[in-house]
Amino acid sequence: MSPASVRRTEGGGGHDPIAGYDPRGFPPLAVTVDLTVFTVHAGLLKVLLVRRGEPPFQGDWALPGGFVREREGVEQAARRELAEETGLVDVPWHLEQLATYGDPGRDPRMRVVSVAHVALIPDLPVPRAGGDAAAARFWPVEDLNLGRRRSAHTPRLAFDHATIVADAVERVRSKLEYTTLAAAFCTEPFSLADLRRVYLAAWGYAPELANFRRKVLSTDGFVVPDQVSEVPGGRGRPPLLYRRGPATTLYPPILRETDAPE
Amino acid sequence: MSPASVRRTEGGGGHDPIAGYDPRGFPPLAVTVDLTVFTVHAGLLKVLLVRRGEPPFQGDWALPGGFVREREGVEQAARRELAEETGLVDVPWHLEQLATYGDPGRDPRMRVVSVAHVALIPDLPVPRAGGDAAAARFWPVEDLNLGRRRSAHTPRLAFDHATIVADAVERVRSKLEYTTLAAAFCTEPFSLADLRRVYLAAWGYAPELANFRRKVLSTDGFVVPDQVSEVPGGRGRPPLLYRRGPATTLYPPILRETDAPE
DNA sequence: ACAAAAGTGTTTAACCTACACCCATGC
DNA sequence: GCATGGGTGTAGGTTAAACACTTTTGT
Repeated sequence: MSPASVRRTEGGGGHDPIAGYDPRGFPPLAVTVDLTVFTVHAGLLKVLLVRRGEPPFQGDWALPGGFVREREGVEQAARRELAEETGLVDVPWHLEQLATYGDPGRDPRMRVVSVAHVALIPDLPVPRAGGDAAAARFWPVEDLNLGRRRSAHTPRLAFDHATIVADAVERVRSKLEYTTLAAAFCTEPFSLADLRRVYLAAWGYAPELANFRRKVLSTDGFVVPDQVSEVPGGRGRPPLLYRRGPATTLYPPILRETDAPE
Repeated sequence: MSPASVRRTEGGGGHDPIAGYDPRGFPPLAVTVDLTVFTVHAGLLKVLLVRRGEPPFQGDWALPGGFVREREGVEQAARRELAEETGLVDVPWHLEQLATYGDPGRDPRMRVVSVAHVALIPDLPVPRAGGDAAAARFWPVEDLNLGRRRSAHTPRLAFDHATIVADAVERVRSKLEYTTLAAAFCTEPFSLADLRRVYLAAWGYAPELANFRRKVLSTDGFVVPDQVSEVPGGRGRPPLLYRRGPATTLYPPILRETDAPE
């Protein structure tokens, strides 16, 4: 292909620094945000999926998401969708961009470029998930058989959402290694054992206990001690409680074992 | 705002799992790829910029990039643009997605969502940069005064490209820490001193020599020894030469000093 | 001989691993 | 008492940081 030729043709250009362009004549194209909302519940890492009511992929499970509106930024759209889908407002969730998926044909209806995000929320009672509780649920990641063959009870994922979820899961697992993001899964206040159980859920095994505590407590700003307004509920020794600290990175990281479990 | 309402209105939906949609009636919107092409030349980390010939931002410097075509994936578009802009074909460059920038108003002409990429190329004589050699050049990153106030001779960057370049520079600097990507900047074969000079250029200082060598040589697959077809050119001891190995990650990383220079 | 560039050795301190042990509570 | 869940101490091995030193070439 003749390089730099197409960009120079009339009607081309655009963001291109050389030519101007004509807003008409663009093929219909949509930009959406997709959300991979993770939580840890009952000892399992789970992701929010919505059951599709119409074709294509009717009956399959998909990531929540929606269009980026005309006068709205991409990040803004993701925050709005997250609030809409979970019903949670003013909740301390973590949100970050994952990657953009734009292969032609990923949506059979039209060209859709989707900016996928990762959100982490604590294990709260979610008031409403997607407006239609029956059609939305948190699926344990291990039940999705990502990367393995689908079996009888594995939900089918719409579009390229299996790829997106797989990328998102890997992002979450690796971010637990070198950031303090595990605390984003905990409802405050939390014990160090709670925090450690996040790693157990996400990785399939937990870091060695004594070393884990030392690591967390010696990392300035990972957690901060909470008032020990202790309700002695359990039947073991009552734990010390903490809240999320201002730190974000963790160095040296808490490394996973190389042969990643699950 | 009534949650989950807009997505359900007729004509809405789309990627939305609930409603179908009508391809007409989408506001004109373009998806582009922007490229931050880095190289190390004369001991400096440099990024490829193109001088704009027309408004908006006429005369300012911008990242090379262009439209994603109708039947083309985002990654594919980035590869095509990279080949077009640099004139390099079948060159072992590294290309990865950086992030997507989609704030409304980032391009005054229309809504443009841009998927930014980072490319790393060795210090090769670039046959043609953007087709118009006069309008394209590699700028030393330190001359862009990113994050600092512009001074007299600082080039002005178009659109939000200062943000994108800053993010890209940070990505490159941090990836040198925990990946073997430094080798992507070297022309093969290269010496360990060459490789170390990449760190010097990118970080403003170089890792301690002895530890650096041990690190690189003890990391399986970072570099592989090359035939010592040695042309004794220099005036010191001739170096052993290497080529890029198959490894991609580096653990433990070669950490930067926290008070990042420049 | 000397400078320049490349490459090596050695000591020290940090810190992660592993594993054994102690504390507080409910039954 | 004892089971259960929390929390602590300590010995040992690995390895990265720092710095001094040796080798090979050109002039």
